[in-house]
Amino acid sequence: MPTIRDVARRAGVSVAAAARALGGYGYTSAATREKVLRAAQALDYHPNAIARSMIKGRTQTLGVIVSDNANPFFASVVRGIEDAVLGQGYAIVLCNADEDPAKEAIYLRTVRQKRVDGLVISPSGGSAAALRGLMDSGTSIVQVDRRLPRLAADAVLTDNRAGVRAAVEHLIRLGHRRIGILSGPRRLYTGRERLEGYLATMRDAGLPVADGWVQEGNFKEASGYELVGRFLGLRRRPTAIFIANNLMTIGALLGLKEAGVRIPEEMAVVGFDDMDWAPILTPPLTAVAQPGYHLGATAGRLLLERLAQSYRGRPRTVVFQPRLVVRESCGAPLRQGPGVRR
Amino acid sequence: MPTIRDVARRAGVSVAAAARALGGYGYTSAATREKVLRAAQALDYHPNAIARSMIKGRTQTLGVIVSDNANPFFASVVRGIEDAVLGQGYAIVLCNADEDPAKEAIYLRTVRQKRVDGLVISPSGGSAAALRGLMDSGTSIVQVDRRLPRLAADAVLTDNRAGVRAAVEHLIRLGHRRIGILSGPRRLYTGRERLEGYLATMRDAGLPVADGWVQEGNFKEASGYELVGRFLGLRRRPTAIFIANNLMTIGALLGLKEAGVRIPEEMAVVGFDDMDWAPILTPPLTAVAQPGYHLGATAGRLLLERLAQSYRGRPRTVVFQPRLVVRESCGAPLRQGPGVRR
DNA sequence: GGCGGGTAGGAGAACGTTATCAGAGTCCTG
DNA sequence: CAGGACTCTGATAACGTTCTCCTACCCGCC
Repeated sequence: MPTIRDVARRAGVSVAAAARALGGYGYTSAATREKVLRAAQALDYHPNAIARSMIKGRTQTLGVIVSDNANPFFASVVRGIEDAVLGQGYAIVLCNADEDPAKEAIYLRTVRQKRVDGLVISPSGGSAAALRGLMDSGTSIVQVDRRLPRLAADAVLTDNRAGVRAAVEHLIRLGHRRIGILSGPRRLYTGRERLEGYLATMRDAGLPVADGWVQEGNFKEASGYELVGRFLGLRRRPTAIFIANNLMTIGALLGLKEAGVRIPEEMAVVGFDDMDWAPILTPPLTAVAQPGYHLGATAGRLLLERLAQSYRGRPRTVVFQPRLVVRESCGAPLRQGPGVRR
Repeated sequence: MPTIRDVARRAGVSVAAAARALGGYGYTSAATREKVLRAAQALDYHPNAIARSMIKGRTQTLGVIVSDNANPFFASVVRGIEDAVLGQGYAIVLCNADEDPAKEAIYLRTVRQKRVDGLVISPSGGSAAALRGLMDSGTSIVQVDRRLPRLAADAVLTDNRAGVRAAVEHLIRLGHRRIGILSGPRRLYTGRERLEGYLATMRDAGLPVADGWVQEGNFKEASGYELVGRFLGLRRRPTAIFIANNLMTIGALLGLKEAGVRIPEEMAVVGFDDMDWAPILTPPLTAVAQPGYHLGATAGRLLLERLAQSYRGRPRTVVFQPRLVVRESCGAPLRQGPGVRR
C-alpha cells in the first residue's frame, strides 16, 4: 500500500507539498497539485486513516453497543444510527453484548482502546462504572432504548409506561378484567418499565393482578413459547395478555396456536413492538409501535451534536411516544365457559 | 487519556520497560511489573489501539458490507460474522450499501482507508474493480450471499437454484401447473439465480411460463405488495406463486389478504427465507430456509483462516443447501371456479 | 579473573500522516 | 527601491505505541 511519501517522490515534490495538495489546505500551485494528484492516481493511493487519527486525535468512528443485532428492533436502531452519521463521515463498529455485563465490559474496553469518538449504547446495567470512566476520558455517550439510573449522558427512549398503559387500557375498554403480562427481565430497564406500566394501569383501573398473571421471560422467543402455557393452566386464567416484546410475542403466538387457543375469543393478545409481519397474521396483531429507526437516528444526531460541540449543555433526554396500533387480536372477552364456535 | 509515557513516569521506569511489563514480552522483573501495573491501574490506562495498529500494520478490525442490516436475513448474517470473529479479538465496522454501487464504493474507500484487516461483503456488482484493487493491496475478502462473476475471493453462498427448485417442484407435485414468480432484481446475483432456478424447473417439468407470470420486484416489502396484484388481474392467473425473498413475501401476503384471496385454496404461496414468524401465520407459510447466521459465521471463519494464514490456497466456495420447510400455504389447487367455503 | 549466558532496563527508531515553521520568490505600493 | 503582503515550498516535529539495539549487572564455571 503506497504512502504519501511514495506519492511525493513520484510527483517530485516534498511530502509536505503532497500532503497539502491532497489535503486541500495551505498553498499549492496548480502545477504541483496536478502532479501530485496524477501520482496519487497512478499509485492508487489511499490515505492511511490510522496515521491521520494519530495526529488528529479523532478516529471518525463511533461505537454502537446493542444487545442483539439479530433482533429486528435493534437492527432498525442500528440502521437509524448509521444513516444519521454516514453523512458526517463516521463509520460505526457494531457490538452485540447479549445483555451480558461481561461481554459489555469487553466491548467497552475494545471501543475505548480503538479511541472511538463517541458511543451509542443500549446499556444492560452493570457497566455503569466503565461508562462513567469512558465519559470522563472525554468520549461522548448517548444511551438508546434503555438508560442507567444516574449516568449523566444523553438518552433517547420510548415512553414504555405510556405504551403499555395504552395497550392495557385498550384491553380494559374492550371489557377485559383478567389481564396477564408476559414481561421481560426485571434487571433490564425496558423489562422493569413495561412491567410497572402494566401494574400501574391495573392498579389505577382497580383491577386485581392474580397469582401467575405476571410471567417473567427473557425477551427471547423460546421464553414466550414456554411461558404462555402457564397462563393457560391457571384456574383464574386471564382473558387477555400483554407481551412485552417482539420475540416473545412470536413464541407466545406459536404456543397459543399449538394449544389451539383462538385469538381473540379465548385469549386476546397485544404485543410490544409493531413488526412488519403483524398485519399479515390472522387475526392481525394489535401492537404498541415504537419507532426503532428513529430512536437510532435521533441517538446518532444527538451524538453528532456533541461531537461537533454544537450542543454542550446538560444531558438531554428525548422520549418518543409509542402508538397503539389497533388491529384485531383483542376482541371482547368470553362471557362464560368455553368459547362459542362461530 | 493517559499514555504509556505517563504510566512509565509514574512507575519510575522507562517507556520501554513499561511497554514490556504491560505487553508481557521481553524481560521484566517482578518488582518492575508490579510497579507498572499499579501505575496503569491508578491512571486508568487504556492502550491506544491506533498507535499499536500503526506499528503492527494490523488493525484487528474487519469490514462488513451488506445491503441492509434492517433486513432480518442480513442482520443474522452480520450476527454470525461477529460471533465467529469475536473470539479472535476482531471488531467489525458495519456498512449498509443498500445495493447502491455508489454507496458501496464510498464504503469500500472508507474501509480501505481505515486499513481493515479483512472484509466480508455481499457485493451488489458494479464495484468489482475496487474490490480487486483492495485484494491486490493485500486485504482478504470473503463474499457472502452473493458473488461476483470472476472475483478470485472466497465465497459463502446458498444454493439458490436448488432451493427454488425444491419449492417449485413441491408446488408441481401438489398439482399446480400455473406457477408464477415474484422475483428480485435481475442485476443482483440472488435475483438472477432464483429466477433462473424457477425457469429451469418449469422448463424441466414441461410447464409453460405465461405472460405476466414473472414479476420483477426489488426485494422490498412495497414491491411485493404492489406486484402481487398483477398476478390477480391476469386472464391466465397462476394458482401458485413463488416469492423470491422475505420482505417481498410480507408485502405479497398483505396484498393477498387485502384482496381477500384465500391461501392456499385460491393462491398457493412459497417464500424464500424462512422467518421466525412463518409458523404463526394462517396458514403457516411454506418457505425455503437458508441459514443466514451460518452463512455469516462461515464467512467469518474463512476470513479468519486467511488472516491467520492457516489457509492460503486458491479461493474456496462454500455452498449451503437450503431446506424446504413444508407448512400449509400451498395445498392442492382449485379444480374449477371459485373456491369452496369450508 | 576472564568469559559466556541469562536477566534487566533504557535510548531511540519506526509506522504514515498533519502541522508548524522558516526560507525564498513574486508582486504591489508608496 | 524598500517594505510589506502574498504565494509557494521543504524540513522537521509531533501523535503513542512496539521493537531493535545496546549497556549493565549477576552468577557460575573453567
